[in-house]
Amino acid sequence: MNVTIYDVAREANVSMATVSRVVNGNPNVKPATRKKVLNTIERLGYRPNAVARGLASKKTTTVGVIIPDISNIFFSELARGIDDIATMYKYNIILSNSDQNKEKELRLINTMYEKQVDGLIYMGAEISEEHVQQLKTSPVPVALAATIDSSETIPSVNIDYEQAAYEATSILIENGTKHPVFVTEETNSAVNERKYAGYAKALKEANQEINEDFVIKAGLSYESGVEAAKQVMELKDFPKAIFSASDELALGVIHGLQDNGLRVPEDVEVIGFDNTKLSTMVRPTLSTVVQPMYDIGAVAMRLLTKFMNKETVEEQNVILPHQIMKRNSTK
Amino acid sequence: MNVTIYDVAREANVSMATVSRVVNGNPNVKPATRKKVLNTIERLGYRPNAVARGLASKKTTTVGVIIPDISNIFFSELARGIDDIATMYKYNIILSNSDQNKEKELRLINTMYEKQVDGLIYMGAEISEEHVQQLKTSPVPVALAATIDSSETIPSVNIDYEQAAYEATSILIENGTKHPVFVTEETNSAVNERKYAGYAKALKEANQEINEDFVIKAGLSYESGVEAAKQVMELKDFPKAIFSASDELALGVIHGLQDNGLRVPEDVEVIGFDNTKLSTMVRPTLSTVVQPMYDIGAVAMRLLTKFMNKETVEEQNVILPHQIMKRNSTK
DNA sequence: TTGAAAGCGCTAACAT
DNA sequence: ATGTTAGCGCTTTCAA
Repeated sequence: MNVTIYDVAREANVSMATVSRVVNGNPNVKPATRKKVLNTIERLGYRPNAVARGLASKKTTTVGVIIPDISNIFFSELARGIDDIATMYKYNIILSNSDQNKEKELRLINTMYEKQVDGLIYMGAEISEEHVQQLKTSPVPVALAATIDSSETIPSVNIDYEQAAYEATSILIENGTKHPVFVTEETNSAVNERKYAGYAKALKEANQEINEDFVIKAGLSYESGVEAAKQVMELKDFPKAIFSASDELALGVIHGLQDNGLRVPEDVEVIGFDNTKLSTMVRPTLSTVVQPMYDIGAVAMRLLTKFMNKETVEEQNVILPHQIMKRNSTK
Repeated sequence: MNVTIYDVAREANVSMATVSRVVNGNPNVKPATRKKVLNTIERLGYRPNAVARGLASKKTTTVGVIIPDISNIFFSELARGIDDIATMYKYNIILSNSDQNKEKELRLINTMYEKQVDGLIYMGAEISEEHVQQLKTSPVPVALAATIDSSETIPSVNIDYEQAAYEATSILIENGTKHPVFVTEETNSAVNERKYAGYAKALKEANQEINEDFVIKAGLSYESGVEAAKQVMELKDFPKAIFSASDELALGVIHGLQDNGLRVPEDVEVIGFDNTKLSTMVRPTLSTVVQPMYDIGAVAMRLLTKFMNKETVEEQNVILPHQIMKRNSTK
């Protein structure tokens, strides 16, 4: 049997309430009593039971985090931002991988509710009607991180993907390629749509009619980037510039190109998206769109704390600034 | 107010005990009753409260995971293995970053106990006496993943670091470098000691007296690898082969070398450690020691489930096989 | 097969 | 400043 608050109360000759007050830092305790209680807590090795506290107080100081894949460098960076701010506000995180599998996502959300998390941070590609439904009827606050719900009805933190993609594509065009290739993830997400929209916008502005052959759907991984490079090379009259929807894909593209004797950026320019650690860990270093993953996670968590504290929030859909980082994969 | 088991019982005209039985899949319920209960659960939208269940049953189906840094590609891979097996056994994970900060680690362990986790997976570099003490007096089972406690008193999952380092170094020696350089992380961990021991063993076997100038202490990051490369180049009469204690460091070393006009592996051979995703995402691809991070996490979690189920475990300190993957950074 | 009832360890009024 | 007490929502004997 473990030491309970009741044991401490008995040993210290006070009531449970007083022990509770001491443990929770309630100022309404005479210093002498506090000391006495603290001593017997120490002596008995008492450790508060957070589960019992959670049941009684209806607060678990725990937030759920649903993430596509923690082993993905993009998401793990987000997770770090989330956990750091959570820690700062005395919350712990229950982390679960969804693999962007709809059933699993829905199940996970429900599990989080069962576990009585005080709030939920959700990351995922496709936000279906069912997702929105389950998230909107949540018993606790929810915030989306680096994921867009087109209904704009759930609080979220993102960057302006369209504008970012537009800028990245424009740079390529300014550098002399009329119609760059766009290598994108095949996932059917709102984020991807916006990146595409930005790409298309840049082309339109340059009076280029969009050629869908130049839009290459790839997987999420480095390997699919390598594959994509091959496809690009088979394009007749293929362009000398490629905009990739992620850094990992961009690296695959670059290496696929290099492995076939092409030089980057001399023969082909490549620009990525995200600015993961990877982008400086390769040669040539990768020019890319800076998406502040850590900050997105941190801000999403901060936003969530505001909701959990019932503070008023001015803007539910936060857009963080992005920028373009020119390194050596572009001229 | 939320729907409770009591509400369901009342609406279904059964006792709470029966509802509980249905929810928990207890077979001692007449099919008709079960159906009736299931219907009203559906109708009322009842969702079991895991916190109340945890208090009553003394099981939370949650395990704590203390990890140095989830944004590190090595640890995030471990975490993925942990979560996958946890999910398989119906556990959730409370994940916390320790930054290998001793105070934080100790505090985190305590927090996990307070949260009444059913078990704990711990990762960290230095396992001090205090760590061992706190972990050994744990109210729940503990397993170490990719971390060594020299007292060998806590269950753990690792590879044979010494043997692995020995093999890696030997390859370099066989390739013609009498006394390779060892670039290691300065962290004072048992794992590092064993890598060093393996390196030293290989040298000794080649009748090389160890030259401590050739053992370079670096940080954990890619950047410190780049720095290390500079130091290596300043070594008079510097060797043509480098064994690096991690892949990330190895990449830094390679690029540091390349940025100074040296070719890998023609001028200098480099072998890494871990076989993170990074190792195939660079050119030249990295030769390295394969450490099965995902499996270490998965096996550690599996081991933990055995302890949590009070199954007997034959071997508490699991050593997983490693291998050497020769790619293009060595000859 | 089902129900009654006693906790699990704590918080939060409410009293004093 | 401190104590009393009624829950929080569920599981788990023990009986029937």
